[in-house]
Amino acid sequence: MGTDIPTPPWRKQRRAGPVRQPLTQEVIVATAVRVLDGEGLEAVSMRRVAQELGTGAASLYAHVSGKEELRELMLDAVFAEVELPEVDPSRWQEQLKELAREVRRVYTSHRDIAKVSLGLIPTGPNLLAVAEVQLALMRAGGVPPSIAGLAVDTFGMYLDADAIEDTIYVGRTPPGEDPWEHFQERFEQIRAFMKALPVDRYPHIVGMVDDLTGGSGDDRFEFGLEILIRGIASYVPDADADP
Amino acid sequence: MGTDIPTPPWRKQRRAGPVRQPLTQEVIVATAVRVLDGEGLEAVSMRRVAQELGTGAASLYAHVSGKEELRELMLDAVFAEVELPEVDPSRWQEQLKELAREVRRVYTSHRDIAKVSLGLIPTGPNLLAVAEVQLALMRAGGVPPSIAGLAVDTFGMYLDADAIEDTIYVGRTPPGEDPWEHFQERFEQIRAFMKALPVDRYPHIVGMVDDLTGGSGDDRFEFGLEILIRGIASYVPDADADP
DNA sequence: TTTTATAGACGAACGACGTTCGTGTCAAGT
DNA sequence: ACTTGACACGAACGTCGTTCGTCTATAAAA
Repeated sequence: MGTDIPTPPWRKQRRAGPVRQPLTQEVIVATAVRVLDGEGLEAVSMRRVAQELGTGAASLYAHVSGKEELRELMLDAVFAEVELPEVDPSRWQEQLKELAREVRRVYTSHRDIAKVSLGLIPTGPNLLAVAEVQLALMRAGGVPPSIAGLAVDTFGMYLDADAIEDTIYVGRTPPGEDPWEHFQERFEQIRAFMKALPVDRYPHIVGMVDDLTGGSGDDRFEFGLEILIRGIASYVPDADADP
Repeated sequence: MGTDIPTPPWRKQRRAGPVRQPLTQEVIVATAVRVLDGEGLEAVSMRRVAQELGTGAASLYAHVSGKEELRELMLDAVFAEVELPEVDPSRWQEQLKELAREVRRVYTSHRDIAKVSLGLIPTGPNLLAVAEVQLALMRAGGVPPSIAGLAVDTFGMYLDADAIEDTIYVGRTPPGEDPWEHFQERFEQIRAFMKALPVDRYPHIVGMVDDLTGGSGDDRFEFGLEILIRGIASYVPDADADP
């Protein structure tokens, strides 16, 4: 072996701390989701994720092509939490509804992740799995293929849009404030604003403020869901749409 | 009058060019919409708009509170182009559809402006005007107030989501390339990708690639629109939903 | 008319962003 | 023992939204 001299002091220490867990795509995505849950989608920047990992932003680019890809990977990772049902043809409509509620549950438990989904053709394995079950359910219920093909699209659009709508003011709550309180405050402002509108120009809006602001998020979701399923079911040949 | 001496040369010229049109909120919003139409929503930055106006970004803040407000103002300005129908109670369903198509026309003629709308409670005069007509039509058709209140929300969500979905790849076309060509190319990639999927895991998707990618944007829109209107109409008491 | 007040325009600067480049370092292959 | 290649990472570039202090041109007051 060579002479065992001490490392020259001008050759600076290789590392301050111990070597972190080796960077992989999985830990990057998992960390990004953690930041998402804690601070919202806007806060998920390359730098922020890297910081959480104790490294620099540039290090991420070896495992992820960029921010866009990271966001898609986050979406797919989140969709892994969606519990998929065993297809029971006799309950296809109810199962479709349950699946929708399940997706909504996962969406709303991850802040504004739904923003990533809208305007994105699903390619991740978990996203595809959900689409697969949707198609299976509709085909089992006798929905024609062409209709089912359109319906998955519409279905996804609805889920995305609803989840985004749900997170409007939650996402904009200033840090440190109670999101629910902030939401209620804003909501009351909107009500007051609408009531103060000129009655001659907006008679229906002014007269229906309570109806417009009445329903909770769940009511709105169930309303649209009901309409959607009924509409899809109405395309099943030789069967009554509504019981 | 004072002595007509020439301006001292050390007092530098007040202005290089002639005085621009005085900055107002209107011209700022109009300019922003122009940038939107030409380069997409992403390109609409404070600096970019200011540059177009021949000034600096800071100058805009005297007329607009920030980027968020500018985007809302842009949305409302665009909605001014929506032509509103005279309410004819006997044709309320058809008129609701026509209104939806009209909104879609305006949306798609302004790139990805729809992204601004989703997750935003409408407060601008033109946005409210559209909501007002929607409510008027539904009430004229006998839709109960509580249902109509929910439906405007769902209706808006649908229009927003559809418009966004429409502009996925158009918005991401690299500058200088033909958007349509780029779209077709991407579309073919997706088809090939889906066909190459493992059949045992995604049997329906693989078997229905043509159905999933078959419908045009217009088909998808009309499909969802039909379902939506039918669903709303089904809540009209003492009347058959479908003729 | 002269002075003062004020609204608005604007350059510079701050901090944060996504991404690229060049360099450094370690471990496996030869 | 030497080479090679993958990857970590600091620094830098150009962009973003927004704020600050200053300056000017006009309107109001004297």
